[in-house]
Amino acid sequence: MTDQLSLVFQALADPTRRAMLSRLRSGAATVGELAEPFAISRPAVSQHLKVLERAGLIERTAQAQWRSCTLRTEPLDEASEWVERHRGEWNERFDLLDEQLRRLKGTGDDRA
Amino acid sequence: MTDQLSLVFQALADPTRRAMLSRLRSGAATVGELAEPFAISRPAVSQHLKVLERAGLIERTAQAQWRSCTLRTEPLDEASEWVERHRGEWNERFDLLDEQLRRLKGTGDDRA
DNA sequence: CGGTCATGTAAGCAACTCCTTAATTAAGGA
DNA sequence: TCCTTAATTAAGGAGTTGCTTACATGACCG
Repeated sequence: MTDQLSLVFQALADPTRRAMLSRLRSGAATVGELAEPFAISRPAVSQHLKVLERAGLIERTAQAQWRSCTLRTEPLDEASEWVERHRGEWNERFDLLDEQLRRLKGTGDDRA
Repeated sequence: MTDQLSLVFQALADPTRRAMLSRLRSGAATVGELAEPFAISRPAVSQHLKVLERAGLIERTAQAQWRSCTLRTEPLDEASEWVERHRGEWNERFDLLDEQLRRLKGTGDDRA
């Protein structure tokens, strides 16, 4: 599970972490602010943040004794691409076109 | 981690399982067919399929001694919704509108 | 300097993941 | 009936996750 996409999906697989990301959509927050809604210890929060950071979904900047966390949405692009490519009729058609384009270009990439 | 969305993201967090779902896009397959590209034992494959089934991403139907697996994309809709809501400028604006609509309706749901 | 606030690290634990090999179930064919 | 094929269940092991409490670090403040 070293690839980035797996790290992102795994980070999203926990409701606490998803709630933290949702909170961060309304702006940067300190660890304490992120911890506040949850009945878990601070170290547990630190560990969740480590998972999010490893997935590239947050960035932490230290200022004095406060660590500010900000959302990074770029990793979600790859996740979105995967999900969209695998659902629904519309995307199947889109993907067939995509495959044909790739075949024209001669790349054998099958994008699992 | 009992909620459906977490089960889906967790199912997607493994490259082998994602590859299996990709394979299923081109039609139903037996367990043996799904196992073929991977250097893992059959029981390991069965266990991956159990995870996918628990997340609602595949359906298994027995015919004779062959179990046919088919893709179910519905669970990906919820996953897609979450990811899209959390990425990019476009979606932020869309979501602000969404929030205002909800506020008008008087529901307090914050959709973590 | 000493205290306190915000956070991180260390260590430990129960539960889960992902894999294995061995045994089991169940269908079909000689 | 016996053998093969397809798949699952059972049992176990190494590694990971998600939490805990206890301790450490590091900045500001009297």
